[in-house]
Amino acid sequence: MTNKDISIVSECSLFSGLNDSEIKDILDSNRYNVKNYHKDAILRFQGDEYTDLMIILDGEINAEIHNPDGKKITIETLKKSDAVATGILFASDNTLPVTVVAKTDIRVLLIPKKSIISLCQKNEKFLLNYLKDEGNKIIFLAEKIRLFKFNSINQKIACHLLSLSKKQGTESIKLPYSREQLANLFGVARPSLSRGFSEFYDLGILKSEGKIIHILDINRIKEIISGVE
Amino acid sequence: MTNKDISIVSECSLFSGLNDSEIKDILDSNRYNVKNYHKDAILRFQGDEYTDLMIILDGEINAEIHNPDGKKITIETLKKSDAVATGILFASDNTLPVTVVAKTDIRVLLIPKKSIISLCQKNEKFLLNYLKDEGNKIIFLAEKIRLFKFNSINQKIACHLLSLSKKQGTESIKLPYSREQLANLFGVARPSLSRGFSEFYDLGILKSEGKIIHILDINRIKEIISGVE
DNA sequence: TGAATTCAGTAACATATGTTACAATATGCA
DNA sequence: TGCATATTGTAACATATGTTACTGAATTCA
Repeated sequence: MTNKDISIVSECSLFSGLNDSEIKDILDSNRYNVKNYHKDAILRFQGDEYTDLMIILDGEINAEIHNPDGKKITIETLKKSDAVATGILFASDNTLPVTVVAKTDIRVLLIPKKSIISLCQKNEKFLLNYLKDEGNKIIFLAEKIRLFKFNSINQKIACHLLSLSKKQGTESIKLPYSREQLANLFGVARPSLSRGFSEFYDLGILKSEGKIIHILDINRIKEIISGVE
Repeated sequence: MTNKDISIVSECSLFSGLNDSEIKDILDSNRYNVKNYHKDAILRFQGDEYTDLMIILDGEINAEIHNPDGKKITIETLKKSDAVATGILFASDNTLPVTVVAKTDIRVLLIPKKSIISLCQKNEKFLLNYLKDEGNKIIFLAEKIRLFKFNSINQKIACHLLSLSKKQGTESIKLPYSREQLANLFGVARPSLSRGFSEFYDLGILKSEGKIIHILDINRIKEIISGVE
């Protein structure tokens, strides 16, 4: 494993607090594997057994829920240095509830469950990181449920843009994905999402310029999120 | 802590594989607390910090997501010997994503986070149990999302009755809660749920007898679940 | 037992979102 | 550059679910 890769792994939240040489030791003393996949490859199907922890060395993946008639919702996007499905590794039924798809060409590190267990036992920091990661995922999913059940499409748009605006530090937001991908992220139909955006344009709340969305009336955005008619 | 309570705790999945005397030692060597609440008491609000692991010694609680205008969905019901919100204890933001409500009079055991951490380090079985519990919760929530987004009300009914039927080992199912509670569990409006049941009665698929629901045509139930029109 | 309260079914109606299909752009590739 | 493809917006329509309000049945409790 190259130093470059070690430094990618060291950015993974599971290894936070560990320095590069500790990580090198850990990896050297355990079996691991590196694999490559092309864009759009399906790494794992929903229902597949999950036996090796996957850490992304390069590229991006989506965790998606598919239903038989071709609809899908994107649960989350993971990128370089993220660990995939930490929770499933230890569940009673270690079968993936999501399909894992390569959004770009990717390279992943695979570490067998056994090694992860011994790592948890030997290294207190790792253990706490692992528990934290699972806890975060639970909160993330609970929030997702709240968003899905209690927010209208327009509220989802408002909510999402506001958070992107904060993250990017500007009210002219660069959308990092297509409207179709956004629709999947919201779990709604694309034309329905488009309709929502159009309503905002008509009301003078948003202005579209390709992948750039300008927030013209951020107060109205905040009102919409909190349910003001 | 009485022997009775020890044996309740020993039924908790976190302690599986540990015998009563080990559990007694663990509890004796750590600080803990027992608290009582009346039916309908709110034990914790969504947004409250979660600092002590809660284990139910007696009674039942609901974990619910509330929205500002009084709607709610019940995420899960926990009963005697269940641990509450294991994941949140270790999340970066240890703030509850759900409101915890007493369904009946209850008695709970509270164990500080610190003790849980040291327990995870000292006892491998406990650690694996803990990781397993969090993993299970993640799968549970992912399934919940699938159910919410991809299943119609009638599919939810069919799906739920089929699983109750399997659990109870009969096609005459005793519904353990009111229709209103079921509607909250499904995250739908009560009259919409009623409409769904009525359609099944009209089609001769179900028959209602108070809290007992008879499945008259289990094949049709299975078809509906798998999306046959 | 009877009154009060909760629960469940129903109907008419409102509304949000999905569906389909098409046209207009934008994008990428030869 | 220009063609092919993917992306986006739009409109008309279908549909599932929510809302409200009412009734009758069941349950609780005094």
